Amino acid sequence: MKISDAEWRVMEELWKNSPLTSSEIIDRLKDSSEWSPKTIHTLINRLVKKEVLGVNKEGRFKQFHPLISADECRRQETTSFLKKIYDGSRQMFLLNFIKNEKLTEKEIEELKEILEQKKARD
Amino acid sequence: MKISDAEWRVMEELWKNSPLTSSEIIDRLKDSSEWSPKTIHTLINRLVKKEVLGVNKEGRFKQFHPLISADECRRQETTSFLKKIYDGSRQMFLLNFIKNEKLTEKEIEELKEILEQKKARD
DNA sequence: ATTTAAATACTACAAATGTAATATATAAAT
DNA sequence: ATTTATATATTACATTTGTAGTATTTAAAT
Repeated sequence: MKISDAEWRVMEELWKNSPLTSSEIIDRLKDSSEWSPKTIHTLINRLVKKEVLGVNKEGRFKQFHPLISADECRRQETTSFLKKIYDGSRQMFLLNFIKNEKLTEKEIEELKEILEQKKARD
Repeated sequence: MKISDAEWRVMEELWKNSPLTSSEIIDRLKDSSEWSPKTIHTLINRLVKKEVLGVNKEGRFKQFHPLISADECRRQETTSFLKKIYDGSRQMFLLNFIKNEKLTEKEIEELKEILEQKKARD
């Protein structure tokens, strides 16, 4: 199920820290967003309907928690992004990405290091 | 301006080959899509309205051509993707991506090569 | 017990998107 | 010149998304 841009912001708070009540979520989004609490409620409800958030009635309050891990979601988004933009070609994407990115020497070394490890492992 | 998923498919044909008339576009999308010609017309018109496609009346037919390069669009999409999914962190994204992708030894070597060149150049 | 404040539920509405149908203009064929 | 086929224009309609408002329930305070 697709998570919209606005909904993603809500998920991020819950991936950072969960479970949370709606008030807590609203609180954490106060600085980084301009949304009215009502808007955030709507987003939360949609996420519940989409079954990416679970609910627990803890006392009189509802608490929400992710039903999908951030990693899993990122993987899915990355896949559909690649399919749309690079026709699924990871290779082409990587070439383009790296070509366009400004990377420091240190970052480059780190990446090479990771690639090395990867080669060793698989 | 945002290019939707469906619209992107149309753009791809025109990036591959342009200018094209609507019939030509429809033709090229016949195999890879289930869209009615009407649907494709709608997409083309929306892209013109969004000013990412230009029109030329060549005789009695309209011909369409991209007003933005594929590269430029990919860059923009990549940026907003990264902002949404990885909070704009290219580094985090690359690490994750490389970790998750299955890469052949050859691909790994190629990537290292590219990183090398990059280091040399900048 | 009543008021009040917060939580939850329900409803709203415009823009974007996916997916087309209908109507009109115009060129090609007869 | 009239018919026909194709191109173009206009309109349609459900779903998703962004962005809330209103109504109701319920717990806390008095």
